[in-house]
Amino acid sequence: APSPTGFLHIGGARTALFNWLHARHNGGKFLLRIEDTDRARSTQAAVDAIFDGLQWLGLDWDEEPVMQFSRAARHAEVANQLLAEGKAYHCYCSPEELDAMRAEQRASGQPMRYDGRWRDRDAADAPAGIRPVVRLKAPREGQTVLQDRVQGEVTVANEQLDDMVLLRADGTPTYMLSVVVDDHDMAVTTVIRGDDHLTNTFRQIQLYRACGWEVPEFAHIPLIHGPDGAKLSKRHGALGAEAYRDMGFLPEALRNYLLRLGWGHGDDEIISTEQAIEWFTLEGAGRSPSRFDMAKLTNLNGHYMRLADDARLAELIAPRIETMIGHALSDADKAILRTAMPALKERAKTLVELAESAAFFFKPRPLALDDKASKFVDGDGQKTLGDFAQKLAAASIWRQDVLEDEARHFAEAAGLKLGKLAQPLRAALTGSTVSPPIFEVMQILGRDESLARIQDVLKD
RNA sequence: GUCCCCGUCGUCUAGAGGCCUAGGACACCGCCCUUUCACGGCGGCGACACGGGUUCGAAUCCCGUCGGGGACGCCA
Repeated sequence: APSPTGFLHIGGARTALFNWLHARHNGGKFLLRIEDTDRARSTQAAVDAIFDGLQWLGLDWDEEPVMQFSRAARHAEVANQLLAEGKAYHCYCSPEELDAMRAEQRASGQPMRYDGRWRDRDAADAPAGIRPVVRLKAPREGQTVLQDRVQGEVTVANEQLDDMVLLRADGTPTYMLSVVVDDHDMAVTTVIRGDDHLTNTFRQIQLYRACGWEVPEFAHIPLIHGPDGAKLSKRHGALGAEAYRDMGFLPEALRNYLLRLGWGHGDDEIISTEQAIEWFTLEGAGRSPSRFDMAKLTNLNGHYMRLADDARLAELIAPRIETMIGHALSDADKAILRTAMPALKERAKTLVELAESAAFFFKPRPLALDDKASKFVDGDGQKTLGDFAQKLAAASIWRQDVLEDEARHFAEAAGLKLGKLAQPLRAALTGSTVSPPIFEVMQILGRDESLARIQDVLKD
């Protein structure tokens, strides 16, 4: 039940994942509801971002998503019923009056709560021309107990809970009313949500009781914090799911990472989604907040990239390469990309790195060499390269194993370690000192292109 | 301020009274493999917040302290 006041942030994504896993594990349904009762802040763009994010993560929902505001009339109906039964009442306090009350409470060290000043007043006292809100007449004595699936038994004294607003002065329902009515009407059995809702839950339980409805099971999972232990900010990871996609993460990697953040199954780290569905229970969830660690996500992503299908990876990075080189890749280019992928993907941890490491295949000659690479084609390297180029030109078969043999014999005859030849070659052919095995690169590049790239660095 | 929750290596966690001289993973540091970089292998560094209890025995149970977080809206 995300609210469309922003993108699907990482905490919301994890909450969705846990709900999804719980539903799939138990053969239940994963219901999606968009909590758009805050008309001023809800946007269609945010709704779309939520759908996109969930889809990208592979979290498919059952049944049509419910747009909460569309059910406002039903919510009001429940509030009016409560009013008729004397379980709710009109409160005529102005926002200013409430502000003053809270300021006073804060100043005198009192708990900040609505004091119930309209709870038992006669309707005849109602000031003219003021539209009242509707408040729940919550029990003032005793306590409310929650059996939380993650937090265990949590008890709060009812005197700690004030009479919450159900209907605003304009007649629209508040979140507190809407969630309870919708969860009941949608026959929700389990609510898994962030820990920040824990105190809301006690008020919601009071509302369930007032309505005479069965209370669903609740599981409040701890929040995700930034690396510094403080609340997740934009600087850290409070980004939308699409931001992680843009940073080059694979959905399966993010899923695995998010699952392990605050949930464990023994020492298992790499957990496939199928495995996760089989293993997931709420008992595995921790109770303390966890910090977002980009390094671990990145490591996991590297793992999943190595496992990923070559054609899929090629598809994913093609657009990135195209923006890098400024033109579209031809079908032949894409074939090269797929062929090189097994060697490429082992060396990158994100799609961004993967695209960067693959771009040299498609860059126009003469290749720009980076600083380190330039040093390898100077002096001795230049000479070695020139001599080897002659042998290469005469090579009868252009295949990586043959080329490697050629190179080894050449180096041996010249009394050089293979690296003395391989690094200048790498520099000339890739423009970098880091690349996939160089003879494989030569085979993929082909004879003409390889020789031409070598000539390019010999000219000066 | 009031209420609630939490507290094992830097991080994510395993641990449900003896299996713990606390295990795994990421990160970091060495070494090996090696045409570079990765991958992989081997090794290292590194934690039960603190103080009291309970018990033959506590990371595990209880209390307190400290620390962190959350909530206290006519936001969700």
